[in-house]
Amino acid sequence: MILATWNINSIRRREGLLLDWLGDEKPDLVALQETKCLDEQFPKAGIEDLGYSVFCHGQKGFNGVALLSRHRPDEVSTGLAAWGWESNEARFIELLLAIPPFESVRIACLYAPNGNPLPGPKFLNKIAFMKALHAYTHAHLKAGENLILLGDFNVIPEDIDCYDPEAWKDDALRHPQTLDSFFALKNEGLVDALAMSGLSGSYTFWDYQRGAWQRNHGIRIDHFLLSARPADLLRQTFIDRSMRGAENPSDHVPVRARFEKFQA
DNA sequence: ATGGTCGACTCTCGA
Repeated sequence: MILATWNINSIRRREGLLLDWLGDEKPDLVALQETKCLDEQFPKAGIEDLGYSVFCHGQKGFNGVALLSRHRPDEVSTGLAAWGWESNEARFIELLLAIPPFESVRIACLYAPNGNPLPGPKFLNKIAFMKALHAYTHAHLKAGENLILLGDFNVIPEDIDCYDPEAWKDDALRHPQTLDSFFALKNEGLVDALAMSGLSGSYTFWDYQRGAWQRNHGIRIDHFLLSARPADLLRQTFIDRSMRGAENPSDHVPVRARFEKFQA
């Protein structure tokens, strides 16, 4: 089983790149963020032709998340309103899969608010989103579920996860309250799969500005958080840096994880 | 000393 997450920065602008990548890598499930379109504008046909079911939750122009799955889910739902984050922003979609050895595994795709500028309503929205994600995680883990959180958390977990910690120290992605919310979530019992695989300090995002890619001025903000049983089956993680060098790239690259004994 | 980029949409904001 191969799972992936990719902040694609407009699905319509990046459709060709996504289709080529899906054809090459054939992941079982992909979590996409910043699709930036209404559901009726989402280019589903080419993705479906490659064998995926497409579940999208978008809005006009901004945000937007989607899950692409080769396996038919039992349930799909959107938003975190039930967990205290009431918002019109399209930032959360999840599904349940029944794939051995799991009777059920819950896989969520999230796009956390950036939170800048700080302080202000955007930062409060970021913290409120993280609190709701924490409540959601707490409840599902307490119920004994298998849980995988995929997405753009807009959190730089450690100093090593950014090129210049000094430049980021007052940013919402490194603010102490942001870090508290991320580690409180993780300490519910989730494993940071990239960190566990020795990929702390490997970046997943490089800004379009200031030659950030050419200078390798990146940050690690796209994460895989796994509950205990999926973490036991994790075999390999990979940050596909080559995609940042593609023609018309997203500013984020895809992150993949391979699991063993986790087959439909 | 400092500018440099994209994407969606409108004449500007969000990242």
